[in-house]
Amino acid sequence: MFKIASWNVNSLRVRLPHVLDWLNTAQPDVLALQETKVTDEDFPIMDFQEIGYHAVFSGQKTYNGVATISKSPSSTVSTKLPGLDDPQKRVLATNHDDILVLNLYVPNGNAVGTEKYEYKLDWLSHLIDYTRSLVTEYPNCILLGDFNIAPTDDDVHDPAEWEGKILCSEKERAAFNDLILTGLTDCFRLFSGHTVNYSWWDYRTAAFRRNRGLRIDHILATSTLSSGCKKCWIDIDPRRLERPSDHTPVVAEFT
DNA sequence: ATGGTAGTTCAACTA
Repeated sequence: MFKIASWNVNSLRVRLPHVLDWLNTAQPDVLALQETKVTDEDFPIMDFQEIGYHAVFSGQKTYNGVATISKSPSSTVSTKLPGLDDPQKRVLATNHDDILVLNLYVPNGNAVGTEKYEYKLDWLSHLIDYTRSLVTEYPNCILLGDFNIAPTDDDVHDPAEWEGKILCSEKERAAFNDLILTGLTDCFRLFSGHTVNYSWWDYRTAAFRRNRGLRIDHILATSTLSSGCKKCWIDIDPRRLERPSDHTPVVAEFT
């Protein structure tokens, strides 16, 4: 059994106690973190080592930053998208036995039509090209992270309110679909009857209390892996804690 | 149509 999870923690410094508690309880083999907002020299390696986990990371000050925590030591394959010269730390590819794990913090995009939106679409285009080569080289691939895209209206609390807006626009959804078409499966949608359907609730407007959420954090796997996916769910518990991240973990188990 | 909260950093940016 291989258990993997993704969690945008919105500052690892602030959320470290939540993350350590969650690791101790959930005991995943791999946890992909996004928005660590910590430089590599300041990364709290020891806190993870003390509870039996290794860590690799690609971080920066103030914004972005990704880290992949794992029970077995892993090696970094890449920290960038080929062909994209980008100072923003949003990508971390690592090897875990025979599985290539690509931890992603996709740009938010701010609003449709803005410069940040164009950056997001360009970033996604480079991700799709990179994924096409990865799935060729590695039969067992898992892409996971904060994709900042709700793939369909089923992933949105109020589709009418969000229609055409950032995280839900046609071009973002088309890019997500193109990514899937490289040979990936959205593991969450292998199963029906989920009790928790969203992975992110805006801090503003009391969105969590009213369950006004979106499913924008995903675990995507190549067919050799997804055919052995036994469970995939969103763990709402960390979102209920004091001073939570605005995201909560998405988890998958494979045979 | 605007602003609401949170994190980093200390005025303003990102989300």
